[in-house]
Amino acid sequence: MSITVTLPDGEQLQLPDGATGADAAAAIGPGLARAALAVEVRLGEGDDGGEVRDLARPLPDGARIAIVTRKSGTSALELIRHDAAHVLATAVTDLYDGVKISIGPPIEDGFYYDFEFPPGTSVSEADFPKIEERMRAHVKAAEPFERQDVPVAQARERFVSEHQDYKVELIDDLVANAGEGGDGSPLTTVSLYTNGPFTDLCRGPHAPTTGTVGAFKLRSVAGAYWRGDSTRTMLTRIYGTSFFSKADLDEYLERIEQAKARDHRKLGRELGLFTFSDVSPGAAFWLPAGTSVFNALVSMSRDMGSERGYSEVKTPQIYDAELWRISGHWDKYKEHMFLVESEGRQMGVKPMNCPGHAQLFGMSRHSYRDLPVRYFEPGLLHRNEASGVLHGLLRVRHFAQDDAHIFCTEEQVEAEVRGALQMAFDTYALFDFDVRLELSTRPEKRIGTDEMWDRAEGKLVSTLDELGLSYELNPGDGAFYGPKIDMHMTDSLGRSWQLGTVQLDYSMPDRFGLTYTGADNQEHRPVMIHRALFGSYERFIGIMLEHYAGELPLWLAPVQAMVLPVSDRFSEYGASVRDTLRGAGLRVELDDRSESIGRKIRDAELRKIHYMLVVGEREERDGSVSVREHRGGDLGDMSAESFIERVEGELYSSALTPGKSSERRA
RNA sequence: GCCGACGUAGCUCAGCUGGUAGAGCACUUCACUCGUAAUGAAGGGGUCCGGGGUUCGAGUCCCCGCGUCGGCUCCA
Repeated sequence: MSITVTLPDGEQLQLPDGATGADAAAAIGPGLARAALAVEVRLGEGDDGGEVRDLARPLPDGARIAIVTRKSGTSALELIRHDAAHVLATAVTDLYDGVKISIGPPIEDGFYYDFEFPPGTSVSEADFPKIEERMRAHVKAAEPFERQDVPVAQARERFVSEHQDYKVELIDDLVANAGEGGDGSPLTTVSLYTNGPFTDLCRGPHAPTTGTVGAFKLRSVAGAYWRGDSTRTMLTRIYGTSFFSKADLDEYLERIEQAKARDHRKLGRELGLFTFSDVSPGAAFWLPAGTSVFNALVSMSRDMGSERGYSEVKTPQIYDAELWRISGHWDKYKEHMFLVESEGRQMGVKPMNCPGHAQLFGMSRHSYRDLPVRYFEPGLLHRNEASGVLHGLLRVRHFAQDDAHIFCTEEQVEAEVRGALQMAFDTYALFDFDVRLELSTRPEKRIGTDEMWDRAEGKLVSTLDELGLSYELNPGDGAFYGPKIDMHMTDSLGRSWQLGTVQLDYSMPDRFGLTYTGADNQEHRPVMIHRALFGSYERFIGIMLEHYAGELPLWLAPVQAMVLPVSDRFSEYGASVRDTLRGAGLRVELDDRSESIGRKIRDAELRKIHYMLVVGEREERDGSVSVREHRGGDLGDMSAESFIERVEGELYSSALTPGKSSERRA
C-alpha cells in the first residue's frame, strides 16, 4: 500500500501508506527534512487556500503538498508566532499560580495570548523581562510540540480539574457548533498540544519544537473582553511579535519607530496646524496654518459638489428631542449625544445632518421633475464619544463632515450611488489614496422591513458589480436605517479608519413622511442617500498628514513660498516680492528676522515649505529671486514672474478634477 | 465605558532611595547684517494635571478625579 502526493513543481511523490509530512520532506532531501516546519496540504483542485498541518501527521492520498520552511513567508511566520503564543502561555503559567488561559492566536504583526490573572495580580510591561526570560528558556530547550487527539469528555474533564473555565467553555461551544453548522456530524475528539510543561486546547498547527521561535519580543499589555463581549470578563492580553531572526525583528521594530515620526498628532504640532487641550477633550484647536488646509478641503468639496449638481444648505445645530425621536437616533444614540435644555424643552446638539436635511426637504413641495435633490452641508457635528476611543484627529467629539443627502426616485438610486462613488474616487485620486471598500449589510438592531433591506442591499451590490469594484462584505454592520458602502484607509501604524460612506435609506423618508409628486399626480416616497466622501475633514486631514508624512502637496500647503532676505537691508525688497506673489494668489510669507540666511533656510526646511526665495543684493539689483526647493536644493535665479509661472504650472499639473479646479487652488 | 501605562516650562525631556525644581529648543532684549540646514550674549517663563491624605517635610509615597497613549468594546 502506498500513497501519492503532488509537489508544487507538479512532480508526483510515492510514499508508504501512513507517511507523514516529515517523511515527504525526507524523501525529497535531507536539507529540506532539516528545514521543514510544517506541510501545506491541498485536497482538491478547487482547494486554493490549503491547510497547514503538523509534519508528524499522516498525509492524505492524492493531496498536493508543499513543505513549509522559514522561507515560506507569511504562513511560516504565522506558524512560529502561534508557537510563540504557546511559549508565552507556558512562561506565564510557570510564573503565575492560578492564572487562567483563554486563547492565543497569531495576528497581523505578531501574536497575543489572553489570560485571567488571579484576583489582586496585575501584569504590566514592567513584568515583561522576567516573562521573556522564561520564554527564552523554553525556546532554548526546543521542547517538542506534541499533538494528541483525545475524546471530548476526557479533554473537558482535564480542563475542569485544572479550573481552566475558558477552555471548558470553548470545548462546550465546539460541541454545540458541530451539531448546528459544519457537516452536522457530532464532535468526538479535540486536539491538545503539549510543549514542555504546558498543554493547550488547540487546533494547531505547530512547528516540530519551540526551538524555531527565533527572535521574539513582548510588546504591550492591554485589556480585552472575553470573546469580544463587553458584558463579559475583561482579560489581560499580552501582545508580542516574533521573527526567525534578530535582524528581522530589529528591522520591524525600527520600522515601527519610523512610522511614529509620521503620526499626525506629532506632525500637527510640529507644523503648527492644530493642538488639543484638556478643556475640550476630543476637539481640535485649529491654528492658522491648519485652518488654511482645512478650508482648502472644504472649498474643494464645495467646488466638486457644485460641479455635480449639489446645492449647499445650512441647518441648525440644536433640535428638539422630538426630531431625534422621529429619526430613531434618540432610541439608539441618545447617550452619545450632547443634550441641552432650554425653557423646559429638551434639545439635542446634532450628531449628524440627516434629520435636518429631511426636515428641510419636507418643508416644501417637490415634483418628480426636480429630483434628485442633492443637499450638501459641510456641517459641524458633535458626538459624545466614549473617552477611551478618542484618538487625535481620527476619532473626535467635535468635527465637520462633507455631508450630503440625495433625495431621489427609486429609479434614480443606482445612478446616484454610482455618481457618489465616482465622485469619491475622483476625490481620493487627488491624494493618491488607495481606499478599501466594505459593503455593510443589515444589522440586528434596525428599522424598516426585510423587503426594504433586500431591495437596498441588492442595489448597492449591483452598482458595485457594475463598476467592477472589489469589496469586502461586512454582514450586520450597516446603519440602523440602511446598508452602506464604506471606504477605508490605514494610518501610519496600519490601523484601518473609515473615510467616506455611501448609505442607502428607505426608512428616514418614511419616518419624516417625505413625498414628491409623480408624473401620475400622486404622492410618492423619495429614497434618501446619505454620503460623505472625506468623511470628517478632521479624520481626512489626519490620514492625509500620515500619508504624506507632513509633506503636503503644493496646492494644500499653508505656506507655498517663504521669502528669505539675506540680511535686514533687503527686508524691504523681500516685502515687495512677497506682495507681488500674494497679488498672484500665492500663499507667501516673509522671514525678516535678524537671523543668518542659513538659519532661515533651516527653519523653512523644517516647516517643509515648498519654495524658499532667497533675496539679497544681486536679486534686488536684477529684480529677481533665488529659488530653493524643499529637499530639491538650489534652482537658481529667476524673475518673480517666471517663479509664478512655474508654480502655477505645478498647480495645474496636479489638477485632476475637471472644471475650475485651478481657480480653487489659486 | 473597560484594562494597563503615563502626565515636570510652549515643545522634547532630566530630576537616585521624600529635603521646597533643571537642560536643550522656542520666546524677549541687545550685539551681529550674514548667500542656501542652527551667530553670540543676557533675560523672562513652572499652582511639577487637579483635589484629598501620609509625613517635620511630597514633583517623588497612598487614594479619588481629569487628560493623554496602547489595546478592548463602540462608531448614526
